[in-house]
Amino acid sequence: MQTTSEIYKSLADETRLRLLVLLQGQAELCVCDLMQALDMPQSTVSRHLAYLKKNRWVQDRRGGVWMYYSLRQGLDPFLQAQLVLIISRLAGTDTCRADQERLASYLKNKDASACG
Amino acid sequence: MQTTSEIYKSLADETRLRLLVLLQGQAELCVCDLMQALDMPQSTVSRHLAYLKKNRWVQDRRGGVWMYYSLRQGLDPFLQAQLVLIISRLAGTDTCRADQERLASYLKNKDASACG
DNA sequence: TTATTATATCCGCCTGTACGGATATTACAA
DNA sequence: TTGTAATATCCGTACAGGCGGATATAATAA
Repeated sequence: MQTTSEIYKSLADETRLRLLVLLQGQAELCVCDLMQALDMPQSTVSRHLAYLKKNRWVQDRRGGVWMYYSLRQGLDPFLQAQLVLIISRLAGTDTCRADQERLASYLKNKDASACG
Repeated sequence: MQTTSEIYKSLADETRLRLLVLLQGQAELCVCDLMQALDMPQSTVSRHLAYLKKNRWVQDRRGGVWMYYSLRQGLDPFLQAQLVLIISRLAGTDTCRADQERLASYLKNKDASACG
């Protein structure tokens, strides 16, 4: 059981907020997708995903070599309410728009090379 | 203009959450009231109040020697939404209940000695 | 097996911030 | 003025957690 301040700590980092916004728009994404979208090193992205998982924001699923992350099914109501607020506040932001664009262009190439 | 992660940082501390819950129930409280309610040293309480003020959660008003703190008028909609979630999640908590009781008993004595 | 790819974790470094006693500031009363 | 009470700020200490390169682990292909 997480305390309220722990939940808020899990949101008190811009990178994690960007990850949540990215995951909200897609069914599943693997770490390499998210690295490209955020333009950040693998260890940084992986660490933040582990943090989000520990705080019950996301779930993961192994698919071969890839780890697919997605928003957790049956999100705690408090977390769900936070997510709504985050999306409505950040989704239109320059930063998040840029994230989405990098993601989209990466996914396009990935599909083209039959790698997903 | 505060970033979203800055707002979440301002909530990522149990003491500050307790302060918000206390202030929500009362029109105005001074630092010594809040010290008693939280049972914490003056410097700690004052520092957290300054943090909350910097992040636009509270306003203060000098009344003689006392500084009266209250929730800010015209709270930013995002902060207002957070406050609603915080109250509904914490107001019934053992910790917050105890805070309220310490506050109530302190205010009673204070009134009795005609000090407020 | 061995090599390769994707990911997780380790590590040292560094910044932010919590703590609370001590001190400075402010307002008022004598 | 001087003293006192309320509050803000300073200060040294401690710790959480961010960073990202390096390394370990896991799965697959050769």
